[in-house]
Amino acid sequence: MMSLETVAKRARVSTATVSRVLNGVDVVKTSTRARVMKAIADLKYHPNLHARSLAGAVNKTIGVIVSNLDNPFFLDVYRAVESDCHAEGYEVIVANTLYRPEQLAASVRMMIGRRVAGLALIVSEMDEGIVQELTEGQMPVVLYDVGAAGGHVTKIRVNYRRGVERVVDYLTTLGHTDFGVIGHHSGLAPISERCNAVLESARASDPRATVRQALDADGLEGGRRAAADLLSAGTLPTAIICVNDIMAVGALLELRDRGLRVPRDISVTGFDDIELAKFCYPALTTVNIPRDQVGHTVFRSLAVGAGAGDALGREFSVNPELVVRESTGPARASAI
Amino acid sequence: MMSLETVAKRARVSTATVSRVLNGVDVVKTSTRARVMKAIADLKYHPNLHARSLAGAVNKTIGVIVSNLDNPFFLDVYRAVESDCHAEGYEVIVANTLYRPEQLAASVRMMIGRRVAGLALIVSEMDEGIVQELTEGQMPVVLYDVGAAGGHVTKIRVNYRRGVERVVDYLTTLGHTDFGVIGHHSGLAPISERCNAVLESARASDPRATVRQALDADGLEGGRRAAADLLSAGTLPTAIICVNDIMAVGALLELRDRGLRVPRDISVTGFDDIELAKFCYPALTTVNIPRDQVGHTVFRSLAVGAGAGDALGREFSVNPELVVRESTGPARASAI
DNA sequence: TTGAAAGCGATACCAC
DNA sequence: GTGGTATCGCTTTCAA
Repeated sequence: MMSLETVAKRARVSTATVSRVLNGVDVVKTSTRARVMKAIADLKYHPNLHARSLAGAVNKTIGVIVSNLDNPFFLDVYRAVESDCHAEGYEVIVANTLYRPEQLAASVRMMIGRRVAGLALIVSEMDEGIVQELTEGQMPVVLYDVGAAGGHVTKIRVNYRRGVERVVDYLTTLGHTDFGVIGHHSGLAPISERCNAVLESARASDPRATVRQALDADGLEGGRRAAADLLSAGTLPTAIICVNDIMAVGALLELRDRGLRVPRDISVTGFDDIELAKFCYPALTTVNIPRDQVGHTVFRSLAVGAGAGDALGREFSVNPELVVRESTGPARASAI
Repeated sequence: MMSLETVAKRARVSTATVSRVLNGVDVVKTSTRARVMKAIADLKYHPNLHARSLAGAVNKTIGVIVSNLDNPFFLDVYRAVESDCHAEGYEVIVANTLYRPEQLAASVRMMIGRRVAGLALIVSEMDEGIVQELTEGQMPVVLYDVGAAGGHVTKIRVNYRRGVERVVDYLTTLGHTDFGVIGHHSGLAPISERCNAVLESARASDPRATVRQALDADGLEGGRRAAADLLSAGTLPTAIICVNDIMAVGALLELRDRGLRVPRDISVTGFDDIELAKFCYPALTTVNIPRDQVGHTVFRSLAVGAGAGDALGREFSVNPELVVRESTGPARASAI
């Protein structure tokens, strides 16, 4: 492989000068610079970034770890970060854990090993040990829905409970009292928080409210199976509240297959407001978490150089909002 | 920051020994190894990966550049690669270009700078100059639908034409002769190949066949607008062939909004067979490109160490297959 | 304006 | 088995 020295020789200058040209240090005489640039072009030389960061250049890459790029929620957050970063000359390196704690650990190790300028953990399978290690460390970190802010760690917390309350209140207004909840296992804090919130909100507005739960794998098929579960029980809920949109769409499919009409026979809600929610049939009533806001906060916390970095160490609260579409309607006596 | 030396001191050994422990070179006495491991744990030491690859350790990371992670096609390919890689201890670093040639160039530079073990370009905005530079270089490369195989470059080519022929043949069988094609601009070779193939196939089966084209941005909204375009013309096509599923779903939405029923009033087909195609309404008749096959080929070409690498330098042809679902039916006289 | 040389943090070869 | 050390490719003083 080629190195600075190869270029230096060809341009008849020292490696120091080539480095200066490469980094835009503008003390270099124009003619020299030209010679160097020509050499670089002729050789198709590409600086070794490993050597560069080893030598102590400011690291302009930030790491983002998400649970699952398939899930548009994570993808959208990632894209917001990426877009901000690229605008300021930062690189992003992303890892997805597929909800597996060991993969989370491996990804964190990799990010630390790569000495990223900052690391954002937007995952649901959060591990206490990792959070602690990160907190005790030095690296700027953004934690999503876990840990505590302060020093070099920013915390972004989403007020799920409020989001769920909005859904339940809205459904209650429509006369619903028999709810089904579709969630997924994996002892993810945010998810079970959503489930519990349904129970409590429902009971708060009507003590006789009924809440049944079905858990399955995350994803379309999981939603489908969970809906099937709910339907196989004796009486039907009048509204099904899903912990995320993907599962909700799965539920929608299952209901359609069984000849139930949404929202006439039964109402369905999602959570997250992914793009699909707008376009599925019927369009999904759901809760929006402003993902670009999350992404921007990540950037502002981690890109300490880029006039940003003011957000580091603070805590941000994100408030979900109800988005009413076509999958919800007035309650009617349970079918069947 | 901490280094090998810090660990070495604490464990009262040389850096060489620490390195041995780290890399599982098993000549180290058990007791020594234990001491070193304890020091590593105590210090929460993480090796600097930049230093490591600079020092010449085998690089176990491969780069994947895709056009758009939003597009499930690219995402699926990426995931297949990622899964294979992780299984063999490789890392993947992904970049997406958002179809922007300059971003492609930047991403390639970054990958080369990072000295990845191999690089896969699965993009539609392919740039001749980049392909050439890569071909002239040394790095193992996989090119998708462009360039030529040989030496250190693997080529994966998709037989789009055949895919399109299958669609057109099928529709012709159903009696369709008036086609609308929805595509997107960006002078992407594979895309225009699909458009042209429609024209030719259609004319081949019936010289009087009619083909109208509408181009818009890639994505749901683009598909929607393109469909609107097609509808605003005088006579309606009896079948709309879309260059990808996302645009097809957009078209479906527009048609529904306009009160047209699919497939009764008009048939619609997609291309790619993303998951959404299965679950949208009506489920989309489309063409499947075996994405995991693409991903596996990438891995087998690039992970030269892992018993793989046998695929490097070869050319692979991928044959799309027709997947008939509910969005297509017999032709009927144009509505309106 | 330019060059020489000291690191940065690992690996790996060569001795002991 | 273990330690010393040249080396990887670059950035960055310090002098010239």
